[in-house]
Amino acid sequence: MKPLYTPDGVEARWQSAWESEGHYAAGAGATREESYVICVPPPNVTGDLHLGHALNGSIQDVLVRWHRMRGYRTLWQPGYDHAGISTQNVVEKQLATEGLTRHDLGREAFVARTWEWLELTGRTIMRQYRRLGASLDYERERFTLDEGYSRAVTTFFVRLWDRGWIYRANRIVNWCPHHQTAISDLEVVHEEMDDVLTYVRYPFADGDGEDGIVIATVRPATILGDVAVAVHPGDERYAAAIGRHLVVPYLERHVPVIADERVDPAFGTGALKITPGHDPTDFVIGRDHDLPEPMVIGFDGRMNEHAGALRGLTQAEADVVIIAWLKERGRLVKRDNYRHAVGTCERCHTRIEPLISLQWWCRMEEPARPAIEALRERTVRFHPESQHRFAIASLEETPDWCVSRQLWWGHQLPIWTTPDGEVICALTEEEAQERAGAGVALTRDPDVLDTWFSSALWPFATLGWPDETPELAAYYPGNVNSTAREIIRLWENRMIWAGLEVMGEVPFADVIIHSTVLATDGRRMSKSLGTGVDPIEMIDAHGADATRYGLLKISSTQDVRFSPGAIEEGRKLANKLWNVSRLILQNAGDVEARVEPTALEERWILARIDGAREQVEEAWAAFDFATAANVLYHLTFDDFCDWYAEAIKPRLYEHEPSVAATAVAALERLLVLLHPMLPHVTEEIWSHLPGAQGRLIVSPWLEPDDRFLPDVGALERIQAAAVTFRRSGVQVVLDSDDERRIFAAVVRPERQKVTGDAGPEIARLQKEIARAEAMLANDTFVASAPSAVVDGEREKLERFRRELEALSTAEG
RNA sequence: GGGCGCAUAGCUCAGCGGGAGAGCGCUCGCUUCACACGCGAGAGGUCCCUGGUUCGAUCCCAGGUGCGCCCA
Repeated sequence: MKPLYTPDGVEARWQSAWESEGHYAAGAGATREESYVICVPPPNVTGDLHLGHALNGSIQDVLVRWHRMRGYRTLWQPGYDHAGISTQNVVEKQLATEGLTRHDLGREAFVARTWEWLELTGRTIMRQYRRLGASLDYERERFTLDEGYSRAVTTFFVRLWDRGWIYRANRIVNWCPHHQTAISDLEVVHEEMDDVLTYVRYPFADGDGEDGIVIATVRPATILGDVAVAVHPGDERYAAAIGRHLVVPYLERHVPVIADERVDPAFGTGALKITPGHDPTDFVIGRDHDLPEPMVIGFDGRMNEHAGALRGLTQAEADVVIIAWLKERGRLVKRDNYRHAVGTCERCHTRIEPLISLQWWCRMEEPARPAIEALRERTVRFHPESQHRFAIASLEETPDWCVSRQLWWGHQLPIWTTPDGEVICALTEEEAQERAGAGVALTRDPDVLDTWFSSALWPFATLGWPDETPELAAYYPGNVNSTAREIIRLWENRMIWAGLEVMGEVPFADVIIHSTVLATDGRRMSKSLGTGVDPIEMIDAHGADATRYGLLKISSTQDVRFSPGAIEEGRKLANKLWNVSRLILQNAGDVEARVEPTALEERWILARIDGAREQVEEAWAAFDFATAANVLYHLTFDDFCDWYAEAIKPRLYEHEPSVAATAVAALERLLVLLHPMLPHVTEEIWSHLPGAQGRLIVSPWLEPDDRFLPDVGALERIQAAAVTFRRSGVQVVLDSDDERRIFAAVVRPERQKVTGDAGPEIARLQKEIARAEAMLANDTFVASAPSAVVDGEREKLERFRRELEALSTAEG
C-alpha cells in the first residue's frame, strides 16, 4: 500500500470485478425475502452523463448498495429512452450535412438509419455510470424501442383505447415549424424576447369610421384570424360596446365585441382581439362563445391561403404589409417596445406557433383520480414534502394529454382507418385486418406516440409486462424513484397512474426529488452557456469515490451550486481512510479482526461507530445524503483518525495482539459504513485485511451494538484537556490512568512548545461562568424555561467551575 | 400574472426557540516512524432590513428589500 491513495486503476479494477463476479445482478447476495427495487430514470439514448445524472446515480447507488448489504433482493434497473424528438433531430441534422432530408430517405430507411447510428454512437451513459461505480444490473438493460417494450407500449395504448380515454380532436397545439410536429406544453420553454406592442384601432361597423376600440397586439399578422374583440364584463370603458360589431383591419371582416372574464382589463387597452386559430387563450374563449376558428398561418409558419394576398409571406413580412396598411388609413395608434416571454421549442428554440390541428389525446380526469388518491393517502410519498404538495396539485389540474407526434422515430400509433372511415385500434395489423374484413385496404395512422408515453411504463415494462414474468412477480412494485424536479409531471405522475391502471399498485413508495446542480455562479449548467461541468472529468481528476462524496455532500432539498471543494474533500477523505488503514494493517501482521477491547479508547470508538451507524441509517432512510456524508466524514477524520488511531498507536507499535485485532475489527466496521458512499477505496482496503474473505459489496451491514454505549462520551474530558493544553500549555489533572495515557498519546505534550500562559483560558471560562450565572439569576428564566434547559445551564456552570478549578490547580 | 424557495464567516453551505458551526480559502507553528491530499493553533460573522410574539429569536409571525427556480 502506497502513502498516497490513487483511485486510478483501483476503481476500474473493482468495477469490472463486481460486475463480472455477478454482484450487480438482481438479488445477488440476498439473505432475506424482501426486495428493494429502483429503476434508473432512463436517460436519453443519444446523451452523455451530466452532473444531474451523476448526483442521481450517487443517490441511488448509496441506497442500492446499502440495501444489498442489508440482505435485500436488490434490483437497480438500467436502460435508455428512445427520446423521439431529440434523436430524430440528431439524425436529421446529420442528413442535412449530406444535403438530404428524412423525406428523401422515406420513413423505413430513415428509421433504419437511426438504428444504425445508435448502434455506432448511442448508449454511452451506462458505460459512464459504470465509471461512477453505479451497481446497476447491466445485464438487464432495456430500451423503450426494444421489441418487447414496444409490445408493452402498444398493449397499454389499446388498453386506454378500450377504456374510452383516447380520442382525436382538433385542438390548439404548440406547433414547432422546424420539427413539423406538435409538442406538449411541457416541451415548450419560455424565453424572454424584445418585441413591439402595436396598438390598432378597430372602427365600429355601424359608426362613422372615427370611433372604435383600440387593441394591442405583438403579432399584427394574426389580425387576419380575428373573429371577435373581447372585453372584461366589468370594464365600464367598454360596457356600451358589448354586442356591437367592429371592422377587422385589412380583411375588413365584421366581428362582435364580446364580454369575457378571462380578459385582463389592465393589459394594453383592456380590449383583447380573439384569434382562436393562433392563441391558446383565445381558442378557449372562442370555443365558449361558439366562434369560428380560421387559421391564417400554416404548418410551415408562413401565411396560408386564408390570408388572401399575403399568402406565402413570413409573419414578419405580413406584419410590415399590415402596419403600412394601418398607417395609410390612420388606424395605427402607436408602437411600444415590449419585453415578454415567448414559447420556444426546447430542442431547437424555434418560436412555437400555436395552431389548431387534429391530434390524438388521452383523457386525464379519470386516470388521474386514483393517482391523486394514492398521493393523498401517502401510498406514494414525494420528498421533500413541498414536492408532494406540488405533485398532487399538478395531477388535480392536469389537462388532457396530447399523445401524438408527427415524427417517425418512436412507437407508431396502433390505429388503422378503412376507406369508409372506420377507425380501428388493435394490437397488431393482422388483428386490425381481421376486424376490418379480409381485403379491406387499411391505412395506418402515421403519427408516433409522445416519448413520455413509453416512459410511463418503465417500472413494469422493463420487467416483462404485459407478460406475467417471474421478474414482474418478484420486483414489482419497486421502492424508490429518484429524479429531477422538472420531470414530476412528465414522468413521475404518469408512472403512478399507469402503474395503478395496469398493475393495480403504485410503482414505488418514495419519490426523491433531488437538487438541481447549478454552476458555481448560480446559473443553470448548460453546454451552450459554457457552464457545464463534466462528471467524467471530475472522476478522472479525483476518482469516482470523491465525486460521489462531493455530490452527496452538496445535495439538499433545494437547488445547489456546484462546489469543486466538496469533491476535493471526498478525495482527502478517501486518502485519509487509506492511510489510517495502512497504519493499522502494517502493524497488525496476520492478526485477524476480533472485538477485544481492553482499554477505554477501544470501547469508545466502538460506541462512536455504533452511534454513527444509527445516524447514517436515519439520514439515508430520510434521503438526507448530505447529513450522512457529514457524519461519516467526522467519524473517520475526528473520531477514528485523530483520537482512536493516535490513542492506540503506542500499544499498536508494541504489537499487542488484542489492540491489533480490535483495530482491524473497528476498521472493518468503518469500511462497512463507508462502503455505500465510497465503494472503491473501501473494497480495496477490505481486500488487504488479514484473512480477507469475500467482497465488501456483499458483506453484511452493521447490526446495532450497544455494548459500549456507556463509553460513548468517555473522551470528552480528555478532549477538553487537550484543547486547554494546546491553547495555554497548562495540563489539567485527569482522573484515571487510561485518561492520562490517552492524553499523552494523542497530545504528545513533550513535543509542544509550551507557552505556559493560562490567562486567556481562565478569562474564557470566567466569561462562561458569568454568563451561566446571569441566566440562572434571572427568576423569569428559571420559572418559565423548560426544566431540562435550566438543568442544562446548571450542569454547564458546574463543569466550567470544575474546569476553572482544574486549570488553577494545574497552574499552581 | 400564479406557485415554490432562498438571504448565516472571503467562497460553498449546515444549523432553525436557550452559549454562532463545517469544508475550502487565509495567517502562524510543525518534514512527529499512516497521511504535508497531513497535524496543531489563529484571524474572520449588526445570522438582509423593520416591527411583533416570547423570560429568551439566526430560528416563529407580519411587512419590506434583494435573488433564484417552476408554471401560465
